[in-house]
Order: sequence, then C-alpha cells, then structure tokens
Amino acid sequence: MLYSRLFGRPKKEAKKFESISHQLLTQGGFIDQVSSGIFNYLPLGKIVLTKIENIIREEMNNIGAQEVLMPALHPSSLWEKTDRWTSVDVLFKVKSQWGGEYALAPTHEETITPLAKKFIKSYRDLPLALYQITLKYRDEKRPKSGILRGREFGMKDLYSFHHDKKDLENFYQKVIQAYLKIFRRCGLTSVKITEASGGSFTKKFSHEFNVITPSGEVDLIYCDKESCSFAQNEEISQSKTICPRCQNPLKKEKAIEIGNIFDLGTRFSEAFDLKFVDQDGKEKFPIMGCYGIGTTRLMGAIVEVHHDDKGIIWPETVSPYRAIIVGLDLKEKPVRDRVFLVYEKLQNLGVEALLDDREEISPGEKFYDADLIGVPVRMVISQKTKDKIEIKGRTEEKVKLVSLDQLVNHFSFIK
RNA sequence: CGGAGCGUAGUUCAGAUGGUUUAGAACGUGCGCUUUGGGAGCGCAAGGUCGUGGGUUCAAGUCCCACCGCUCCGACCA
Repeated sequence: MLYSRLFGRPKKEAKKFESISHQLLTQGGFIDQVSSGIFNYLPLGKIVLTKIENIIREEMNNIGAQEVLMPALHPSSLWEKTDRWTSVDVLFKVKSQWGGEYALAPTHEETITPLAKKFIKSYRDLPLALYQITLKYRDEKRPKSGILRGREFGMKDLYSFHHDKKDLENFYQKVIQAYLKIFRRCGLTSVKITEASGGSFTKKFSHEFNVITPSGEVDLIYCDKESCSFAQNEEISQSKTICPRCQNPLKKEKAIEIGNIFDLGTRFSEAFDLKFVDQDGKEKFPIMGCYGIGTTRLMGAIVEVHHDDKGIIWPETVSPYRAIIVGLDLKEKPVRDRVFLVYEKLQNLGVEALLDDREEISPGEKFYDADLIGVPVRMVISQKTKDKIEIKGRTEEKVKLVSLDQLVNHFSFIK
C-alpha cells in the first residue's frame, strides 16, 4: 500500500481522550467516532480487525465449530418467547413502519436456538457447534473508552448443543484452550480465567477471560504462581488475600474482560422447545453452551497492552502491515527506483508492506507517523543508505544495515 | 439512571461585567517556492448557522430557559 493513497492517515493532532487505545487508534487513523460508542473503522483499523477475526476463525474451525451468519434484526416475538424483551435493559428496539417491532441483536440465543431446532432431530445430530462474527447492539447507558465499550461492537459468538452435561463440559474445556490460544496469538499473554458470577438466568458455571492492564475496568484478584491459576472477580472474591488453592498471597490488578463463556443449560432449548431423541428413545432438551469474544474490544485491549509514548506497537500477527518502508530523498530518481524495487520485492514475497512514498514530508514527520501506526518493522531507504537498507524493529533503538538479498532471506525465512 | 465538566475554524483555545461593527490566534489543511535522517522556513489561500430552539434587550458568541451532543466519575453490564 502506498502511503500517499492511504485513506485515513495519522494526524499530527487529534482530539484528546482519556483512554489510550481510543486516543492512539483515533490519532493513528484506525477508527473514527460517529457518535458516543459508535465507530467507523478506517482501512488500517479494518485490516487489524480482519486479522483478529481470522485468527479466531482458524481456532474455532480447529475445534469443529462451523461458521454461520445470523441477522441483527430479530422479531420481537423471539425475545418475548424467552422473556427477554422487557428484562434485558440494554436491548435496542426498532419499529417497522409497516408494523411490528424488532430487537437489534445484543446476542443470538434467540435465533440460533430456533435455527438449530430445524435440523437437530436425533442424538446423531449432536454435538453441534455454530459460530459467527457480527456486530452486536447494546443500548449502554454509558459507552466509554472508545472501542472498549460501545453501543455497537464486533463479537464472535459461538453456541454449542450437547446430548448431556458431560459432553458439554468436554467441549467447554476445548473452548477454553482455544480461547487461550487465540489471545496468545493476538499478543495477549497475561490472560486470566475467572470463575464469574454467571448470568442472572443461570446457576450453571461461567468463566471470564481477562487481560491484566492498568486501564482495565474490572478488579481482578489472582494468584500469580505458575502452577496455580486461581483468579476471581473482586465482586465475588469477598476480599480474599490468600490463595485458597496454594496459600500464596493474592494479587489485585485491573483487567479488561475480552471473552466469556456460559453453560446455558436447557434454558433456551426449553424456551423454543428444541428436543432430540436420545439413544434410549426418549425426547430430551439439548444442553447448550455459549461463548463470546469481543473482537473490537480485543483490538482496543491489544493497544492498551502494547504501546509506548510514541504510539502503538502491534504484535506481528495483527499488525495492519508487516513492514513500513520509509522512503527519503525520493526526488532523486535512483533512490526512488530503489525504494520501489524493494517494495515490489516484498510484495512478491507476500510480505504486506506500507510504503511511505510522500515526497514533500520531512524525515522526522515520517518517523513519527511510522511509530504511531506501530507496524513491527521499519525500513529506511535514502541517499545515505546507498545500496543497503536500514532496518529496525518498532521497539528497538538501533538500526541495522542490510543488503537486499539479506532482507529477502530474512522475510523468506520467517515466512 | 445519579453526579460533574464542556460545546466558538480540522485541533487547542481567546473573546465572557451585553456594544471596535467585518468573531480572532496558534497549530493543522490546500497551493507555490525553498527544504530533506526525528514533527523545517517563507508567502498566499480556504476554512464559522459561535451545538439547536426559544426568551430578555435598541443590541446576544456573551444574560435567562429548554433541548441536543460529547467527555469523565458512579451505578448498571443479559
């Protein structure tokens, strides 16, 4: 991508926001606020989001889940059936001009269950796991911190159906492992799993995935001993100070919730009269599980964790580009030709690169922008670098001079 | 939903006890020239329903009322 053609570039000055991710993503040209809690995703932001989504897709497919797409517009009757039309106070409701009321879906139990009912007849149809990645709508009283808490936000939601509780628990554990892998692949290593209080409608189990970061909004109590994984939300921890599992002193930190999983029991299968005939010939309600990851929130959380005073530091896996080429002295034709040669070489290798081809911009300004955008590798080509290419990691201080061959080898190797 | 703050140019803000009449500055933006290794310089230019509506007044960006919007704290978060 040529920088000069990029829509939504970094801004030297931008509106100031309290939340770091809100500030950096806005200034860096990743997102643009439409209204409180509602955002446009610009090309840079959309690429990052897509990369996050694709990591999630891979891991969901790995555990045998199949991707579907369900509507955002839900007839009110579905929500009346589960008694949530009036009890969910964040529900957006819209009226059709021809009559009829609809919910803008904040979650999809109300459509996945009737959908599954059309196909699940026998125990042979189970287990079943379906997921989707869509925008969700919640009429939050107070949206905050940019994309960390919006009224419209991206979410991956997975629903599973099982013939018995044991089968659900089995799958539930697989999802936990898949989630940890997803977060690790997105560059988030300090993710704690907490036993949460669960939904108001279920006495079953429920777990939350929290990233430790000072800008988090929930207080987390956890044990940082390697062998112990104890963690709880402060609201349900009753101010414990010693780990109940290993007697280690507990730590307390702020965290952002980026995922949660629930055992739904038969609440929804009963509400929609979804039954299957089991091996014993009897009709039963499938046990359901639901599993969410906030994709847009995850993007914000990554920035909260990975940044410095110069800008964002994207993990390679979700960075909009793998490298940025800063071309200097571009009015000198030999330099310009060389810059484009390197750019094309990388393109041919399948290395997505952003080429700062702006002629009138001073070197300093280009360096500031490159740091702000936060791609992992920066290359500089100028009169000064002659037949070499200057290369530097986003968090490194020192630059290295390499030849084009070395560069090609480098990227071929790690590819 | 309770509380606080703020709405004047893209951004940050000045103008605030009503009255220099044509609402300013800096930065940013566009164009031209000059410049090119950590946000360069000069020149020119564009850019505003002063959040919206009502009221008071000879006169409102400025005072009063209502509404809307944004940010932050709290509660809430199926």
